[in-house]
Amino acid sequence: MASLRLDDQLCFGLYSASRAVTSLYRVVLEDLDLTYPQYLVMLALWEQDHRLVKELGAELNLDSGTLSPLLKRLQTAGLVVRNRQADDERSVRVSLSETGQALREKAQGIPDVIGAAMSLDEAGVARMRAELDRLTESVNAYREALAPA
Amino acid sequence: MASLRLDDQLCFGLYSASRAVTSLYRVVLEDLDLTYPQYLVMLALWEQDHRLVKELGAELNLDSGTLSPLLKRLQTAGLVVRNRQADDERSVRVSLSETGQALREKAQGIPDVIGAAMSLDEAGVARMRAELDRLTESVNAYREALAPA
DNA sequence: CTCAACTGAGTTGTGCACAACTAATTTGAG
DNA sequence: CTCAAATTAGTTGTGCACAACTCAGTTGAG
Repeated sequence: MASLRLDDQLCFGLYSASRAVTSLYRVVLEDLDLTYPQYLVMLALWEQDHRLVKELGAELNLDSGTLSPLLKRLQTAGLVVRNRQADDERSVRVSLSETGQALREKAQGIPDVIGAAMSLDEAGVARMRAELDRLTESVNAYREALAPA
Repeated sequence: MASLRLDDQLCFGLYSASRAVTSLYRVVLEDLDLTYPQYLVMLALWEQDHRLVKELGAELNLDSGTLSPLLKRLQTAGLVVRNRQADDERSVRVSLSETGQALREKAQGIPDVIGAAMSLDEAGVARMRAELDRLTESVNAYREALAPA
């Protein structure tokens, strides 16, 4: 029987670590005028441009309730444009503007800054990443079983 | 030079894992009518009752901007009461109501459910918790250096 | 003793995260 | 061919998380 002590709980460690990292990103991203979730969307688009909202949602595990207003803000900031698909009027394709593409240069150094802050070597990052991915999958499977979508 | 690829980044793994766990808590806490941050406050109070808002904030790393409305909701739900300190009128002490104390019984099983969902043994939990704590400390120290509070 | 600086809680405003919903469009079973 | 079901974005409402602020109360340098 696990205890109810805050210190014992992995979830609180996860919650704290996630907030700490986000708060570091806040400082680092100030220069680019991006929030962390906005940065994630830009990363996805820098990797592959011209994506459907649905595809971005699948990659980042975010629904339209989160993405729609976020993308609207990115468009207002002049970083992306949105176009309804001609062949399927339900879909919206998100593309980088020139400003959005150019911003990639300013972002080049960010991963190294974050890496340095974590003081983990490449192997440590890979191992932790693998453990977190396993954890995420396991927890999501359990939740699906408890409360089917 | 680290890449800008989303898949490579530990931070995204952390972000995903944290959201997965929170979403499991959402299901598990439905019964208690608590959100995850509210549950954290209740955990802190079950461990030690009659705490100042300032103390809760220090333990959970939350400021009054987050805690004040959260505590107001817990009070509205009848789980806690708030009293200005007589000896220092700036401070507010948060105490469990009888309902709030009783709720602890309903929460007893939660850590085991979460533990099961993570499919980690006790040693695995302890190790990961230690790594996350180290990561949090390292990242926070780095951020402090970049942007002094 | 005084008052400027500090402290603790609360408020306001912004942006996620997510549930629940709407609206428009597409698809496919019959 | 038709229309009910499914799909895709978007909207609305709630609750964090946090910056920036207010305000009352306390403290301590001079």
